[in-house]
Amino acid sequence: MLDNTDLKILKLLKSNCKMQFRDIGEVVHLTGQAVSNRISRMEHFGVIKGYTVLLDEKMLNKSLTAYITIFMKTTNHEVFCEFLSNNESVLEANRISGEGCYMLKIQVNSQEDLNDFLDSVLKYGNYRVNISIGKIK
Amino acid sequence: MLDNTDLKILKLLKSNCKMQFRDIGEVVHLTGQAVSNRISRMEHFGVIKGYTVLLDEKMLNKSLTAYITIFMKTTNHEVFCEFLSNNESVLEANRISGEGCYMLKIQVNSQEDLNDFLDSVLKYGNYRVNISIGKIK
DNA sequence: ATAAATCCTTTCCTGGAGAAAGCAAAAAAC
DNA sequence: GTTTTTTGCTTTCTCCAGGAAAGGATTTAT
Repeated sequence: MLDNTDLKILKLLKSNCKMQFRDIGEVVHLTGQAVSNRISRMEHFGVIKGYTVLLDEKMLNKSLTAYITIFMKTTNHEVFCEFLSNNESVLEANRISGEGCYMLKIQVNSQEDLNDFLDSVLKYGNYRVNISIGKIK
Repeated sequence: MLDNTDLKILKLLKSNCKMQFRDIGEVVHLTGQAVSNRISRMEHFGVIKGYTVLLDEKMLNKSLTAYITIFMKTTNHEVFCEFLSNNESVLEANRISGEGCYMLKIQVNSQEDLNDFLDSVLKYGNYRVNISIGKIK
């Protein structure tokens, strides 16, 4: 399904998806056309889900990153999942095994916004907060 | 520094950074040129850090996602941070307040790879593992 | 051995993006 | 209050990246 060349292409796209097909082709020893074909195929197949931009969140004042472990109080997971999906502060949300039910990654502007967020979480469950004090990666 | 139009543009780019400037312009009521200028400015300023691709990790057999909290045993954080930076399985790594010292997000192919990873972590510290059993977001 | 499918290259053409010039409005200087 | 400068937009023009189509090589099926 995906050969080594495809994986190389994906790696290049991950580092810069605006890279020109011809330049990608030079790396993987193909013409731009062949690269284009492979990429379309991967888009169509669903391996490539989309193209996005990496932002410096600090400059956007989204300075507060936190990981939040949720311990559900209610059994109404559907409503909670909907809440997560619709909430702009939630960057990631995974159901987890181990301690807790969900692990969230959120990003907000201020301590106050964090408080507000946690308040709104409270009706679904309890939480453990780990605030990021430095991004390594 | 960034006005409302810039933020709208960023939002559009986040949903699809290959969107054509003219189409973006239609949304924010500008010509493609003006949009292009604004984007160049934001790239130059550093708000836009890069362009990347969203992949379906499941199709790449990177099926196992986990959040790992690290409790350092040693005080040699530098070496550990270097380890994190160089390790391909580590998607995110943040120093945290609260319980633990670091929060990692990793992605591997198998339970075995997870074991290997945890083994290599052990020389730096102890860990708590939360394996993702479902991605909500 | 022939037919079909796959994946590549080559060629051609369209249209997006960048550069340059010109314009208008706001900000700064006097 | 008028002039000058700056800023950010539009318009115009040009070039090249990307998509489409056609043709060829290699592999798979019959």
